[in-house]
Amino acid sequence: MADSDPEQTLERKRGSGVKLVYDLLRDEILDLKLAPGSAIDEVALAARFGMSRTPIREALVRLVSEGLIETLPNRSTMVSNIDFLGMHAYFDALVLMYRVTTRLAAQHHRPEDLENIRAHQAEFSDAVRSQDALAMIATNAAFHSAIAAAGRNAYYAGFFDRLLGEGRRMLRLYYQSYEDRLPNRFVDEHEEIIAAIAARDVDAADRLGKAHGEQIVEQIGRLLTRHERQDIEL
Amino acid sequence: MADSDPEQTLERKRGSGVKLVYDLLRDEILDLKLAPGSAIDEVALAARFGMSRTPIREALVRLVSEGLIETLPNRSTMVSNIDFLGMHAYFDALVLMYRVTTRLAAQHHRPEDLENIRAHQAEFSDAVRSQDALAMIATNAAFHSAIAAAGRNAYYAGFFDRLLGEGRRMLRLYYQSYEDRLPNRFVDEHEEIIAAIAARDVDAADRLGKAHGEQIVEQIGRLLTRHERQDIEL
DNA sequence: TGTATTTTTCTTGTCGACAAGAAAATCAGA
DNA sequence: TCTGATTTTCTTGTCGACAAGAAAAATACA
Repeated sequence: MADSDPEQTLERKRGSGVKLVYDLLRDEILDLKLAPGSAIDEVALAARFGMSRTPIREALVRLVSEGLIETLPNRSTMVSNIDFLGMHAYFDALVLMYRVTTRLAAQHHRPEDLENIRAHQAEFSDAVRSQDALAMIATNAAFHSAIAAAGRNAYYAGFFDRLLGEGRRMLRLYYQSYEDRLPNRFVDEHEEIIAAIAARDVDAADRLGKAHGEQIVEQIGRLLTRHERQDIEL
Repeated sequence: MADSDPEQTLERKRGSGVKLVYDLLRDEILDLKLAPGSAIDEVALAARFGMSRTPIREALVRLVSEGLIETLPNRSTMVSNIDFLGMHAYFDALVLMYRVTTRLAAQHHRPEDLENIRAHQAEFSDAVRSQDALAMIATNAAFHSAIAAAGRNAYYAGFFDRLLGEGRRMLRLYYQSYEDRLPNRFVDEHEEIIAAIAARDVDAADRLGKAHGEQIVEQIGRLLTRHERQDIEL
């Protein structure tokens, strides 16, 4: 299936291969195009991208260090499974980072940050309108990432990006289960958050960030309990 | 200098090379044995460890993804500089994580966690007694990492470990400047934290974690302002 | 037929070599 | 002597090939 699609027969610039593979694999993993647990074959990837195994391997090492794929020594490498048991911990961290980054954005944002945030919100809104689930998820993450960037704390921003990435897989699961129908509510909540940031209202930003996070948590939580009833018994 | 010291002439198990190089380089960077900004030569490392450049390269990729080294494309790779300008953001994140992890440990710790934490505290205390600055720094980080582990939130724990790692370099700078004299106070504060965790006193844990963090921040802050007066003018 | 053992196959980990890109060194011209 | 172009050198990025480890397949034996 992959050999019929040589990703890029064009000449690539020296050093660009790793980034290309990394970005693409990362997106495919986060969009659930590569299912959790599915095997990753280095030689197949090398053939698909028309390059040797060395740059492929470096991209895989990066993905491993981000926890997106796992390797059994001397054996297989596969897409990491979503950690359902650690989900509670994940939501805790996510909500806290929603709060912290939104707060900081209200404090430290500059005019150009607001433009950037609004641009991402526009993209998100477009994605919602056109019912493009994958775009919705990606642009939503980008929106919140832009807020974190406006908060001017690289440590929080990096951590938050990581959480958002992991969350993209869960959100994908969520939307899939609802046949890609959309919660329009998110768009409105985003607007409120932007308003609070623009007004430099730290308390409102904190409160809205918390509410937004908890709302998502609650929705995904509903999905999971439903799934657990159907699939597994704990 | 390096070629006189072939790190390991023994046979290594297949797959162990990367971890060996990674662990050693990481420690050398965090202990400031490799100065920030100093160049890293792949072939020299390959010679030093008696292996080819491939596993060296994978270790370097991991270190890059952790932000400990940086690479200029097609040119040099070097140890990352300590981000003094972003220090304020760092301290914010560190104090918050001190609070959160200590809180969670008070809530969720199990008996074996306490044993583990106390063991690390004993090591830290030994290091303080024997005036071993490097050991103090490493065992201090391990102590707090153990607390985070007891909090049962892998996301916080991972983030915190990363912050503690970055902090090891600053602490090293700090102790160096005081000729490795020690703040005995840390030992006592650690004991208080342990007591609060053992008593499952969440509020006390939060407060002590915050105070402990801010105390360290203040000390390092003093060091930096002193340095800034001496070295650079901003 | 079922189980233990050997053989094969397949994937990963490592290696040595080569090519490209950039800096340093050399050289030419004024 | 200084400046600009050219050559050399040095480091990194990529490649193809080989070896080791483990699973799967095949074989032998009861």
